[in-house]
Amino acid sequence: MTVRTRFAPSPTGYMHIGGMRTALFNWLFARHHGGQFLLRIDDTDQQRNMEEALEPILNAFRWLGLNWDEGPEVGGPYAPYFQSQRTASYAAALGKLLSEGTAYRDFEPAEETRAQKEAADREKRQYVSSRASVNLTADEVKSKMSAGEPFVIRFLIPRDEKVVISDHVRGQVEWDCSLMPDPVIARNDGSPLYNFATVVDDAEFRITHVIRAEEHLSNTPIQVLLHKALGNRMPEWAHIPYVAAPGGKEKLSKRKIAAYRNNPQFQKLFELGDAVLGRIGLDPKSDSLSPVMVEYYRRVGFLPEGVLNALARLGWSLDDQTEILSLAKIVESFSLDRVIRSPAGLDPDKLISFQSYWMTQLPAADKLQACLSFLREAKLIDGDTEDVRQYVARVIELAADRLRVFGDIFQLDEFFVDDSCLRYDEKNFQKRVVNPEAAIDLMRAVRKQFSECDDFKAPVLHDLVHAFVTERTIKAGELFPAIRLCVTGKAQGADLFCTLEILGKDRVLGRIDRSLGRAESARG
RNA sequence: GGCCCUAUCGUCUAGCUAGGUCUAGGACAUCGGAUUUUCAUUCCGGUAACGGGGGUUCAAAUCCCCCUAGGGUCACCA
Repeated sequence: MTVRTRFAPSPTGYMHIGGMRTALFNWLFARHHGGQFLLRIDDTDQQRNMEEALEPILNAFRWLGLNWDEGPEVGGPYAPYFQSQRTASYAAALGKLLSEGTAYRDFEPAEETRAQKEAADREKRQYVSSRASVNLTADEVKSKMSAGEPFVIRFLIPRDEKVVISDHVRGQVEWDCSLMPDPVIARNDGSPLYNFATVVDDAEFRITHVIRAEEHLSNTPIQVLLHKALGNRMPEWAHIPYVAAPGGKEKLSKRKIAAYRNNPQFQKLFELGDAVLGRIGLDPKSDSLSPVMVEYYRRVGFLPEGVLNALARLGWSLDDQTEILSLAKIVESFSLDRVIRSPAGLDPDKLISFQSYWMTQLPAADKLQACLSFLREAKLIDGDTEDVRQYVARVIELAADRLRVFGDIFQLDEFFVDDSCLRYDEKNFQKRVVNPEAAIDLMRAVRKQFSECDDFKAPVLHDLVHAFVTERTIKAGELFPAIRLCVTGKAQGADLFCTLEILGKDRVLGRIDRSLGRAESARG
C-alpha cells in the first residue's frame, strides 16, 4: 500500500512557520516512501475571500519547492480537495451514523449544555453529555424538527471503551472514553465540524499516515472512534512536537509577536526584517509580516535551502553529527522514529547559520539574479543593462560572505546611492575625520594622489596609500578609517581598495570633497 | 481544574528500544588566541548539561516508582 500523507491548512491568509514544518514532515515522509503528498483545504468555517486567503499558503509551498500530488490547482482522483465542496460526503457519512444510532440529534439548548458544564466544573466532577435527546422517539425527533427546533448532531461516545493508539512518535497513548463528552460533529444545517470532516476526508483520500502537530493529540481519540463507527480503515498516527517560540516551550503564535520583539533570542530575526523590509516598501513594524510567517523569510532574502535545513533539524536529526542537509539528503534519510518527542524552540542563530552556509553554496549567477531583484524593488538600481549587472556582480563578489541573506545587499547601499544621498555614521565620522587634528590635511593630500592616479585599480591604490603612509610616517589606522568614512560614510566594510575601485575615481573624489566640506563646517 | 504530553550544555540535538566502551558526543551561540588596514570569513582552543528523590543492578543519562517543573488541550474554530 503506498504511503499517502496530507497537510490540511485552513485558509488564513498566511503560512505559519510551524505549520510549514508539519507540512514538511508530511511531504518528506511521503517522498521518502515514494508515496503521495496532498493538500486539502479545511475551509468549513470560512466566509472570507478564499483566493486571497489561500494564495499565500500555496506560495509558501511553491517557494520552498514542496510540490503536492493532489489538491488545489492540480486536482486529483478524489477531487474536490476543498472541504466546502465536499458536503455530499459529509451528508452521507452523517446519514450512516444517524441511522445506525452512533450519532444523535441533540435538541438541548446550548445555554443548558453550558450550564451543565459549569456546574460540573464547580463541583469538580467530570462533565459528560446529558444525552437527554438520545431517548427521544423517532416521532418526537420528527416533530421537533418540523417545529424548527434547533439542534446539533453529536457523536455517541461508547463510554465503556478505551481508545489506544500506537503513535509513531509517542508510542502507546490511551484514553478512557467514559470521561469524554459527546462531540458535536455537525451543525443544525448539516455543515460538518473539524473532527468529523477530517475523518471523512482522511478516509476518502486514503490517507495512510496522519502526521500532525502534538496539539491535535487530544482530538485523536474522537477521530479513532469516528473512523471505527464509519467502518474506515484506520490511518497510522504520528504526533510531532509543535514549534515553540525561541528559547521556550510555548507554542509559537502569531498573536504574540509584540512580546517576541522583546525576546532576546528572537531579536536577530526581527533585526533582519527591520533592516530589509523598509527598503522594499513594507512596514517592518507591522504585524502583518512577522518571523512567524514563511513569507517573512522570503522577503528578507532567505534561501529555501536555508529555511528547509533549519526546519528539518527542528525536532528531527539524522545522527549525532550531520547538520547541513540538502532537501534531497533529507528525503533520503527521513524517518518518523528519529523525530524527537519534546517541543523545539525555533533557533534563530542556527537558522541564520544554515542560511549563511547555503548562501555560500549558491552559484554566482543565482545570487546576482536575486540581488538584482531586491535592489530593483528598493529602487536602488533601475534597468537591467549589462553594465548594471556587471556592476552589481562586482559588489556581490566584494561583499562575499557578508551576504547572508539577499537583504544584506542593502548594507552595501553606498555603492548604489547618489553621492548627495550618502549617509554618514556621524559618531565615527566625528571621531576619525572631524576630531583628529591632521585628518583633513591628510585626506586632502590623499585626494590629490588619487586624482593623479590614472590606473584606478585596487592593487595600484593599495600601493599608493601604503607608500603615502610610509612616507608620512603615520599609522595606517590614522588614515584608512578616514578614507572609508569619507567615501562610504561607514566605519567598516569590505576591502577598502576594492571599494575604491568599484566606486571609481570620479565618485571617490566627489565624495571626498563633499565629506571634507562637511568636516570643515563641523569644525566651524 | 480534568485529560494528555514532555524533561541531556544558553539553544538545536546525539546517546535511552537491546544498562557498562559516557571522565556524556556534535552543531549554533558565547569567551579567548591566530590571520586580516576595519568588519566579516577562516583556523585553533576554552567555558558549559543528564530537574529532584527513591528503588532494581556488580554497574543507570539509559529500566521502575514518586515528586517537581514546563507545555498542549478541554468550541456549534481548525
